Parts: sequence; C-alpha cells; structure tokens
Amino acid sequence: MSSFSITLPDGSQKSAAPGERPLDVALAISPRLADAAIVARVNGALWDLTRPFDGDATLEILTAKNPEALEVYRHSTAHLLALAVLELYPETQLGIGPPIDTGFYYDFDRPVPFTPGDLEKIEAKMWEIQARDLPFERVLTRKDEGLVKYGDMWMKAELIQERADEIFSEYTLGPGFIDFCRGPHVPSTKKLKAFKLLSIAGAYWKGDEKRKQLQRIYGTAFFTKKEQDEHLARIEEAKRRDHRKIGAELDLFSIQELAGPGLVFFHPKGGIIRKTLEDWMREAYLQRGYSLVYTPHVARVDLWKTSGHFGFYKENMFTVMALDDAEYQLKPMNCPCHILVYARKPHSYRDLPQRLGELGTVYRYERSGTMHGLMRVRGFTQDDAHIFCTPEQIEDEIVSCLEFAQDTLKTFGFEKYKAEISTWDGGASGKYDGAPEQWQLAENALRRAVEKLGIEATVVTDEAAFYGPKIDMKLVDAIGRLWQLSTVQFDFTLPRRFELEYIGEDGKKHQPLMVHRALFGSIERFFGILIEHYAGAFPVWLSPVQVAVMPITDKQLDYARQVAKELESDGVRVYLDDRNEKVNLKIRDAQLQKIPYMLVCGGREAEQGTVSVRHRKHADQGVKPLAEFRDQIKQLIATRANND
RNA sequence: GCUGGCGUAGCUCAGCUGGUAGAGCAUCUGAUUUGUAAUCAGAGGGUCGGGGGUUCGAUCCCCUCCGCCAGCUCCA
Repeated sequence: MSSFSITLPDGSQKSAAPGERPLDVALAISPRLADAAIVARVNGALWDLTRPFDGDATLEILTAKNPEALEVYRHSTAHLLALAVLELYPETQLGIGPPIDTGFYYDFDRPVPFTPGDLEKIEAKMWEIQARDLPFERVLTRKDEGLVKYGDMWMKAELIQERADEIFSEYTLGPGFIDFCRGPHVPSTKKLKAFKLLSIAGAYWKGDEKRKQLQRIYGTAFFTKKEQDEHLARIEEAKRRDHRKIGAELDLFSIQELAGPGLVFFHPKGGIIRKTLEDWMREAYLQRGYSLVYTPHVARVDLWKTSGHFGFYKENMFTVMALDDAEYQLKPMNCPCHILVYARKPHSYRDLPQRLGELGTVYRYERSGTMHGLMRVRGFTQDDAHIFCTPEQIEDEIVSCLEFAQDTLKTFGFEKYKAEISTWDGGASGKYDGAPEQWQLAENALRRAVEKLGIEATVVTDEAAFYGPKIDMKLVDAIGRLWQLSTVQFDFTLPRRFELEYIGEDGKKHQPLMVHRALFGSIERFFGILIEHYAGAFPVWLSPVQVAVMPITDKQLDYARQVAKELESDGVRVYLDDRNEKVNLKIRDAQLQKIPYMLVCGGREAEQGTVSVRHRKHADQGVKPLAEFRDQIKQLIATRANND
C-alpha cells in the first residue's frame, strides 16, 4: 500500500506509511514537539496521538497552548479518577465523566456514599496509577456486542443504547478498565501532571431530578502544578471575598432564621449603600426620560391569571392568601402592575414611548436548597422598567437601554462585560409565543442596536424566553468571574393578554411593543456582586463610613469633633472614634472596616488646623490642612471616583 | 425539593470513648492619656439550633423538625 500524504498547518507535506500515527509525525518534526503534544487534529477533528492515519490528512499537533488540548487532558484525568475508584471500590457503577471549565467530574453510582476521607484515598490511588504510565487505548466495538458487554452496567448500557453508532469507540486504561467514550485522550497517564480532587456532591443522572441521584466527584487539572496552584489561589481569593462573610464582618446585612430564609435585612451600613444605589438609579431614570411609578406588593389572583403567571409561574409564587373579598398573591414580577398603569387610559402614538420604571419588590418561592446569600433570595427588589413603544421607535429604545446599561456598569467600576443575544428556534418547537414577524423585528432591533454601539455580542439560538428574544449583559468582576446582570427583553405575550393598544397616526388601534429591562438585575444581588468585586473596600462614594476621625488623646477631642462636624456639613459620612484607646487600635479597627480615610488628630494638628491623613490602601499620606482634605474628598464623592 | 456535611456565648473556635460547658475577640466597669494595624485588669454573658426518645444521667447515642454549607435541579 502506498503511503499517505500528511499536510501540516504551515502547508508543508510529509508522507506517512500506513500504521503511522500523529505521534510519529510529531516525533519526526522534533522530539520536543512529541513530548509537548497532548492530542492531534486530523482533518479538522480531534484524534488520539496514537491513532493511526487512515488516509491522506491535514494534521495539527495540539500542545498545552491550545484550549481544546486542556479539555482532552481533563477528560483523560476523569478516566484516571474512574479507574482509581474502580480499583478501590469495584462495586461502583460508572456514569459520565466530562471536562468542565475548571477541571472535570465523574458521576458514580455506589450504595455507600463517598466521604471526604475517601477523596484522599482516591487521589492517592490516582497518583499511584499515574506513575504506572498506563496507555489510553482506543478500541472499536460493535453496538450489539457492547450492549452485552456492558449489560450489568446500567448507565453505560443506557448511553450505548441511545448514543452509540453501529461501531463505537471505547477507551481502555490498563488491563482492567474500559469505558464507552468518544475520546480522544492523551497517550498515557504519565502526561497527567497536575490534578487534585476537590469535592463530592449529589447529581442527578442526566440532570433529571426524577432519575437516580449519583455521587459526583469534582476535581481540577492543569498542565502544570503552577497553573493549578494559581487556580486554587483564585478559589481561595473568591472565598476571601465571599459577600456573606464580608457582609457579616462589615455589618452590612443579615438573613435571620426567625424571619425565614431568603429574606434580607439591610443593616444601617448596608442600608446607606443601598440608598446610594437606589438614588443613583432613580436619578438616572428621570434623566433618561423614564417615569417613576410605585405599585403594590400584593394583588388579586385574577391579575396573575390574566398575566398568565398563575399558570406558568405558579411553582415560583408564594401561595394564595384568602381574604374576605378575594384571593391575593404576592407579586413575583412587576410587569403586570406596570401594564395596569399603562392601560389605565387610551394612548396616542404621540404619547409613546412610555417608559415606566420602578424599584419594584417581588417575592418568589425559591426551593429550599437554592438560596445563596444575597445572590438568590425569596424577596428582592428589581430596578425594573417597561417600555411601551411603536415598532418605529424600538431600535432607538434598545440602543438607549444598552447605553444606560453601559453607564451603570462603568459607574460601579466594571470595565469589562460580555453581551449575549438570545433568540428563538425559528418556531420549530412551538414552545415560543408570538408571531414570526414580531420575532424577526425584535431580533433585528437587538442586532442593529449592538452594532450601532460597537458592542460585541454572541448570538445564542433557542435560549430566548418563551415570550420574546433578549439581550443580556454579563459583567466581569475584579477576579475575572462572570455575572449575569443587565437584561433587555421583548415581551410579545403580555401586551396580547392585556389587550394593550395605542391609536396610531392612521386613527386605528395598534398593539404596542413592550420591552422589559433591568440593569442591576436585583438590588440585593447587585449589592452582593459589588461586595465581592471590591472585596468590601467600596469606593469612597459608596463607603458607608467615608472618614474615621481619631483623636490621639481626649485633649484633642474637641478639635476632632469640630473636624467631624465640618466634614458632616458637607455630607461626608464620618465616624468619630472617641474611644479611650490608642491610635493603633483605632487604625486597626478602621482598616478592618475598610474605611477609606482615617484622620489622626493629635496636638500638632489641633494647633495648626490640619489633619494627618491615612488611606486604607496607601497608608500614611502626611499632614494636610483640613480644608484641603475636605475639597479632595468632596471631589471624590461628587465624581463617584472608582480610584481614591 | 434531592445527596452529603454541619449547627457549642455577638464572632472565631476548644470540649478524650455519655457524668449538667471553656478560650480569644467583642460587650460592660475601672486604670492608663497614648502618634499610624491589638494597653492592662476585673465583670457579665450559653435551656450546647427546636422538640421527642434511650439512660440513674445526654452538648455527646437514636428519631424528627428548623437552619447553614457544597453540589444537583431551577434562576434576578
């Protein structure tokens, strides 16, 4: 048989005899490349380095530099985990073991749950196997044979039944392990140099809560120990910034058992921050042509029946309260209330757009295991607005919503974000409401708006809400995490259900377009994100206490009072630390409370009308006249500076 | 809701195989008058998450409820 022609990415060609593998080609190019190789790309698809060519091909050798290689590497580590578990606990049944963003997991079915101690044993076993340098080998099997072979492994058998082709691939790892798997994998366990098991958790088979719950072991894996250590350090950093921890340390908020889970109490210090957020948002509403409305927290069930929430959202609503005149329910969304405000009277096209905004508090029944600090709660306040407009106006409205969102992100110190347009499936499934023309119009408006603003947006098909397409802004925080925040979404359903209309230029009735938008998302969640973003060290304008004034002895108490009073008269939030304590302690406490500025007032300062300024981050800033400091801090507050 | 772990003073935690609880910080009182991350001393404070059971006796063992944590499912 003649040899195959292998084309490399640079266009050069090599010939390969039948039976030769990508690894051989890599070796021929350079031993170092062969050593660095993780996986190959052959004719555009990922291949094992040790899988022989079956014809002419294009070949790319992937190394640690390629993100796809990392996925393969982690997938192989998952197999290593499965083998370790089987060697230690042979009765275990295997589910699936894919790579994920930060590592991998493997799902197991085992009568006895794993314990944290088992995790250590399993990891030790993994290293032991790694040292054996076992090869990952691809084996082809016929489906009917496979079903017999995996007959006593219920999950694998189910997967083969559903997914396998007539001939499918399996991967062995040493003599005792074989797994139904598409692959590819690294050549051998020796390639796996940095991994660590992290946690055990329950997970439903195929993500279906009606199916059996399995035990999932999570792990992380990187090409080098260094990268892995950096990743583990990031996890530690995230823990350090946890808003629940900082919220307690800085006395910002609490959730109280007596009142119930998912219900947030803002303490004085959290309250002042919330007020600052709310004031900014309300002011922005008015500046941008929104009207402020206020609507009730409860309404008759009839309203929720008309809106449809009583049907499709019932699971998430607090149960019905029966009063003597009718049944009532807490509002889970503001939309129906804003619609009632719109629908109170006929509208001319001249009145449009109507932008009705509210900081609207809603209550949703979240299942007990799903609450998380401020991020997921049962009662929360949305910065919610609904825009009612004509088709001609829609594009401008979307553009200004997105500008508003950008301004919000920037104001609160988020430089980076990602945008995502979610569209429907073209009507294929029938699960989406609204006419195709409406979807078309809306999607075009979203696309043109992001284009106009030069925002890069990815489009995801079949991810829209059933009532309309949307665009979401996800922010990137100080340590690179992504948070879903602002959302701008169309709603084709509610205007129809409530029979909304306006009188057009032609004197006829038309249905207005309705856009729902929230920029903070929820004030509680946004507050939580802010806490983590700044790690509690809020910029001056948001800090609950902006300045701590600390007299050195009680001889300077009068002067310190005067300093505090002058700053307060400018609206600065001041804490006068008049405790009979040493400055060292006062500074320590102020630092721990992350108060931006500390003003030490001793005898010299009192005499000269100065203050000794200390910044929480830049430490001692030297002595300044009080007036100078006042101007400085007033400037920082007025400009909502993010750096101080 | 599910799986697993956990629940001891306001906070962080100790308490050997069951014999009715202890430290540091915080709080209060007193002393000290202090110069850029913890001055010293004394005092008060807990029905050991709630309820039930086993036992002569339960913070410890069992049951049940509540809550928290990590995931799953869902989601602003």
